[in-house]
Parts: sequence; C-alpha cells; structure tokens
Amino acid sequence: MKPDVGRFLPLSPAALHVLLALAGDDLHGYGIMQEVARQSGGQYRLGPGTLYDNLKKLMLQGLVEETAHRSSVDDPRRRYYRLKALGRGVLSAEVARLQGVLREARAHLRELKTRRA
Amino acid sequence: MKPDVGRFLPLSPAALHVLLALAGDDLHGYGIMQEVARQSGGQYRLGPGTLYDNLKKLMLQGLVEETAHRSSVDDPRRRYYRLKALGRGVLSAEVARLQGVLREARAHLRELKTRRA
DNA sequence: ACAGATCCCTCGGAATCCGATATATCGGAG
DNA sequence: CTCCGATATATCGGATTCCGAGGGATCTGT
Repeated sequence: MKPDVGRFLPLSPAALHVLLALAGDDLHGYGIMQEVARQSGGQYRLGPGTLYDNLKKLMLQGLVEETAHRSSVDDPRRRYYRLKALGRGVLSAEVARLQGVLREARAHLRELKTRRA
Repeated sequence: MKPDVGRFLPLSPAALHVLLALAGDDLHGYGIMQEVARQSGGQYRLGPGTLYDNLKKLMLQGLVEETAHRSSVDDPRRRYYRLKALGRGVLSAEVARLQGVLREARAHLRELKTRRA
C-alpha cells in the first residue's frame, strides 16, 4: 500500500520543479537549477536558497535521497540527488491533481471566449 | 499590449485556486472556500487565513476587485469579488505554463512505466 | 596567471501560509 | 421564542517558505 501520498499535496511551484527535474535523471544541485530553467524555457529560475531549502525538506520527507558519484572522473565537488519511489508517487499524484485543475480552468476560460464571440 | 503578465508567475497553489474559483462566477469569500473544495473534490481546502491573505494581495495587484451586491434579497453580510481582465490574463498564462510543465512531467513518467515493462 | 564558468552552501529579511480564534447573522427545528 | 449549526467576515501570530546576496572553492580554457 502506498502510504498516504496526498499528505504532501499540493506541492509548491519550487518543490514541483525540483521533483520534475530529478524525474529525468539524477542531478547535482547546480544541474537542477539549469534543468529547471531549461524545462521552463527560462521562465522559472530557482535560486540557491530556494533550491537547498526544498532539497532539505524533500530529503527529510523521504522523497529524495543523496547518491554516490557516478564515476571516478566526475567533478568531485558535485553532490548527486535521486528521486525515491515515494517521490515519484508524489510527483505522479500532483500531476494527476493538476490535470484536474487544468481541465476545470480550460472549461471556464472557454466560456469566456465563447461569450465574447 | 498586455502589460507584463509573466511578472505574477508562478502562482502559489492557493492563489491559483482562488482565481480559478472566480473564473466561473463572482463569489463571496465563503463561497470561494466552498467552490475551491468542490473543484478539487475536497482534496484541497482553503482556510480563512490563506483566503484573505491571498484576496488582499490579489486586489492590491489589480487581479481581483470587490463588487456591489447582486440583488436586494442577497445576504447583506456577503462581500463579492470579481476577476478583472488582468486576472483572467494571469490565470490564462499560468494555465499555459502548467500545461508545459505537465507535458514535460508526463514524458518522464511515461519513461518510467516503459522501463518497468 | 587570469577570467569566467561551475559548484557548494549559509544567512537573514521578506513574504506567505494557515489554523485558532473572535464576532455576528441566518434559517430551521423543537 | 429559543436554541443551534451553518453561513459569513476577518484578524492574529507562530511556523514555514521564499529567495537573492554573499562567501568560498574548483575547473577549464587562453
């Protein structure tokens, strides 16, 4: 049984973007910042304060964990983070929740356009 | 020209839900709480603190305004709020932004399922 | 050697969240 | 008529979160 994944929702925009960045691949902190900027087309940028606050919280909650380096030629400064199974579950639940929100929003936005015609 | 709508993004979950509730109809505070709960199937509940903090901020930003009562038989305690044009624009932009995020998320989530098979 | 990019993280003020709480009216059951 | 739960507004203040400024170190290319 997946333990009560709804307790973590809704995710703040920052937390959502961190989890989403890690959904593709394990990344180090600086890499997360770049990936978030890339995924949003530069619209959303994560500063270091927000990043590490969120990373700390997510690790405390057991959604993310730190991992070992991938190879010996890797830059030794890097610290890698990985999405745990619980984190994937939470991300998945948040995506489902947001789909419902968007569905509702599109319906109302469509009304407005129709009315204008 | 719509003036720089991206400055308001991303919206916090609370602000998004308030705007979304008002997208359908003008509502009073208590009605917003009920509508938010209804739209989310009871998953997300807005407390009065969060509601009024957000309402105040949204009015200050010019996304929402207070309106007159709709009829004389209406409960005189009620204070109605309406989504302004700028608020609609911001909501629309946030919806577009979230669609991109969901698209990205679904791609990564799909990968995981495929790998599992 | 130097510059600029990469990489880590802390700090602390600002902003936000959000339940507890206070107040009061409405509508219906008894 | 009285009571009471639901409706309705709003504030308060502690907890949490945001988030850029700053500090320091290392890497890469010239």
